[in-house]
Order: sequence, then structure tokens, then C-alpha cells
Amino acid sequence: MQIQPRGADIIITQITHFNLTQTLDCGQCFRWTKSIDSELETLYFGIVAGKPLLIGQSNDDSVTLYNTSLEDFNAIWLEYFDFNRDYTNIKNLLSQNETLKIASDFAPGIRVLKQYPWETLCSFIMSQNNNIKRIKGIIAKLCECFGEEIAPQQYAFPTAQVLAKLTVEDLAPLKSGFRARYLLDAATKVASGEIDLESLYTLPLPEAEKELTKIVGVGVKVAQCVLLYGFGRIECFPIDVWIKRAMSTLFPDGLPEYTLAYAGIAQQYIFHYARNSPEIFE
DNA sequence: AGCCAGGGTCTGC
DNA sequence: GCAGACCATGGC
Repeated sequence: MQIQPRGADIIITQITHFNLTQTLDCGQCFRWTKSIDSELETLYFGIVAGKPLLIGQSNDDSVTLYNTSLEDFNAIWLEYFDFNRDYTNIKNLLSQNETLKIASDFAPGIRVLKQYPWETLCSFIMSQNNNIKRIKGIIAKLCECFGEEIAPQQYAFPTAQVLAKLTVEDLAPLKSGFRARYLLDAATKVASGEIDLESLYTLPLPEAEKELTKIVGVGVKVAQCVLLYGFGRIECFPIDVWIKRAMSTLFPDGLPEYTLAYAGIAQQYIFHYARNSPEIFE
């Protein structure tokens, strides 16, 4: 992988195990939208940590981050896209299992994003008993209504402090149903300091999970998602309806033990494979 | 039209 | 501990 600035853009070349669509459109994040792309380049636009970004991929091994800075690249995007992780080694390990090899080859360009804890927590609270398309709509509305307008029609993710002051009625425009009060409970506990998200980067996983499930509306599955996608804790293994189905068919005795340190990455491959391969459940 | 969605809570055994 | 009803809403 090579990184070089070109004007206001940053070009990454010779990158492997990375595909924009597979990574941004696999249900781990909800605020990226595909822009109109040409034959040559796939483009996505998103806002992370209050920073808008247009990112494109062409020739499979070439990625461009438009109109950003080396500072932001190093401070935000490098970690966010998990560019520094060695996926070659991880895949070699996972591929010792035949089924995991099939699953990871199915969408070899998926990377587990390292998003921001608060946004990830809110997103997966909204995800419960919901479908990905509607989750995206609810979160877009949440940002429009309560996030800071950082540029015309571009909104940052609202802070816990702002949301903590709201009522269920204030959230009515989101049409998030029974999840509204869960979101407010999370905001209250985070804004007050009752839950310290920063501590969850290093707290042992069982305790970290216990902290998150103090929030009404956060169970084990949502907590695991937040730890995996929001804190980069890649040994977490969220079990949703798809993974439950996939596991009972593909891994009735659970994942091989030697893969457990990377269970979260395996989970992404399995999730995507299962969702797009109805024939394995026949 | 009716089932399902990257679940959790509450109640009743 | 575990099963089942229930929760709002819209995608398909």
C-alpha cells in the first residue's frame, strides 16, 4: 500500500483486500451513500466525525480520498477504513477452514470499519428489529433534525448532549417507533457520564458489554455490534437473525477455535455470504 | 396482503 | 433460565 497526496486529494495505490462497495454497503455502517459513478470509478460520500468525505475506487487497487488533508487522513480515515490492518495474514488463518474460505472469497474486499462509539451505539439501537434501508433513513433524519449543519445540507451526527435534552415527542419526525426512548436513554447515560464510552476501548469485553447493556434497549447483540464496529474490538461476534441461521447450517459446533481472535472479521464475511446466498439454507 | 427486518423487554411458567 | 407476546414502522 502506498499513500501520496496529490493536490488536495490523497491517493492510495497497491491496496489489497479492500472494496468500497463491499465495505460500505454491507450493513455495518449507515451514513454512506453511493454517488453517481463513472465506468472507471465507484464513488461514495459520507460524513464522519463532522468531516465530509468523497471517496472513490478505481482499478480495484487504487483509492482516492477527495479534498481532504494528510492530517485528517492520519487522524480519521486511516483507522476508520482499517487500512493499517494486515488482512492477508488474517485471511490465511481463516481460510484454513474450508467454509470460512468460501465466505471470505465471496466478498474479499470487506473490511471491518472502526467507526465512532457514540454514532455506532445510536445506529445499532436503531437497527433492532429493523431493515437496513429504513435504518439509513432514520439516521439521516436524526442528523438532519439535530446534527450541526457543517455545510449546506450536510449534517454532523448529533452529540449525546444535544439528544439528552430531547423528548420522545421531539423524535417523532424520525418515525423510529419504540426505539426513540431507547435512544434517549443512551443519550442521557452517556451525556451524564454514567456510561463512559472511552473506557470501552480497553475494558475487558464482558465488563464492556455489561456497561453497554445498562442502556434500556441495548441487549447483547447490539452491545457486540457497538464493540466490534465502534471500538474495533474484532474478537466480538454479534449474533443477529442472519448469523443465527448461517451458524446453525454452516457451523453447528461454532467457529473453529483458532479463528476466535478474529471472530468479528469472520462474522462480516459470514453475514454477507449468508445474506446473498439463499441456496445454502435449502 | 402479509411477512420480515443486523432485537429487547416484559410476563408467565 | 426459557418461551412467547408485544413493540412501531415501512420494505418488499
